[in-house]
Amino acid sequence: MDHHEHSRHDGADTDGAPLDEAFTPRQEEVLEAALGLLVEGGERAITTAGLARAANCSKESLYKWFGDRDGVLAAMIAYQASKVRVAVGGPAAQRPADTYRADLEGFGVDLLTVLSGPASLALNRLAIGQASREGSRLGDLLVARGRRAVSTRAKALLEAGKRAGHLRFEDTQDAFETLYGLIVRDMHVRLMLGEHVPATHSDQAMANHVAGAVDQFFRLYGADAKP
Amino acid sequence: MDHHEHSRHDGADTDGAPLDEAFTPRQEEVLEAALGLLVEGGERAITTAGLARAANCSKESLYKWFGDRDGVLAAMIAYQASKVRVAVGGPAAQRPADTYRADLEGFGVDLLTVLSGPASLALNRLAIGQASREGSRLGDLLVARGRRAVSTRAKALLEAGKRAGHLRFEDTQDAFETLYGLIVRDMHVRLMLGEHVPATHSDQAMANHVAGAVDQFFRLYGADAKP
DNA sequence: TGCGTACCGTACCGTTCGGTACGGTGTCAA
DNA sequence: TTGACACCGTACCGAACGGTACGGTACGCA
Repeated sequence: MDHHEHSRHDGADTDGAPLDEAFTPRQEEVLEAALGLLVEGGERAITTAGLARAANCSKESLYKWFGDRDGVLAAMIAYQASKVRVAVGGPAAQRPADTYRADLEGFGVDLLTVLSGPASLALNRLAIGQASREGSRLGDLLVARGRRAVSTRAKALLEAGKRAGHLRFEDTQDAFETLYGLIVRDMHVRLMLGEHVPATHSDQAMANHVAGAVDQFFRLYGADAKP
Repeated sequence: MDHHEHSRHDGADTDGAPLDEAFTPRQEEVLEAALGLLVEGGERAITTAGLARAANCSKESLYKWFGDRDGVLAAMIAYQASKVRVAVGGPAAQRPADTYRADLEGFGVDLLTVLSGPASLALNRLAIGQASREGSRLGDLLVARGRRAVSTRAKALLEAGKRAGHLRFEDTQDAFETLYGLIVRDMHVRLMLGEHVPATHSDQAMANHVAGAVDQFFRLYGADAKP
């Protein structure tokens, strides 16, 4: 069925991904077109005929490659997640306090940038819209593929800061979720609802907000914080 | 099916709601049935024929009352929001520190309870799924109807705490959003994606989490916090 | 008694969409 | 040249859905 012979495996994928069905270049083109349709018109814009027309392929090929329409949606999420295979943190070397703070702020800006991106918003809207349907694992797929990446990167960053003496905490997961809450607040939901969120519009506003959030985070988890 | 008594215009609605189309008891029954369909099967379960069958009404009446299918969806959000017309905070009397802290925790528990409720999740999923369609104001409707209530209640609570000397902050909106982030984190999104979130399952777990979040909030905005 | 109103249940129509089938084209290998 | 293969474009089908129309029924009112 899936002959992944000429899939040039970019990036070191050594952490044993669960179901890594590599897509052929042609399939990636089709999925890219599907992403475009989704971003522009939402889930209802992803019709088999419309996608075939937009991608210059036949409906027969769609069903051969992805099984059915739900397979196309799942493949879109898997494909998009494979694109965001970010470098999972640096070597976590010892860094002075101010540069480590900049690292945290960089993570926060990256996080907000990803979350407010049109593709991410469209995929999240898709998965949430499908979450009610029983037997739909798009939500799990999205959280497994997308969130895991940012989570591992952030937790590595936090533990590096702990080892370097910049931070003090017991539960890494708890510290990460607090940082997430301080940075994102309810912006993600409001963005998905279509609202304008000023703090995500300009890089300047985003940097200002993240700086404040990281400041609060240090007051809660800094090495010189109260127990 | 529970037809709670037709309480038209309960609560003092003095803040000039934009479009407050009161529904007749029969219409509320239909909207209640629509809510049930939505919670169980998502947006696709709301078909005109299916709703008419579930509510024992005719399609003709649906179109007479709500205009078209989108009108039904909008009416569902307006109706649900009208049900959650919570008492907008107490008299904000001077309260000692420990009881004020309990007030904040009560707000947090209420917030998490509402957000994790099946009806709220279904409505939010609906609004988010429709947010991509141009000219759909369901998201605005939801945020205007639902979020405004919790926001005003929380901000009144925060300013009361400030006047009582328990809190110190400049920007009320900013303080509220920080509190929201500390309490909710990314649970709302994860719940909407269909994930299991332990902190929302038992009242005990919820209370524990909220207590920790309020603790963090006091360390950031308490009267004895650093500048 | 008759009439208007509001409503229910059903039948109907046009459209859209998921999914399948078929003919035609380019390519590679023997 | 011949065949196998992968693919495109189009046509087609059945089902589901939004929306409309019509007949029938209960109730209030003059």
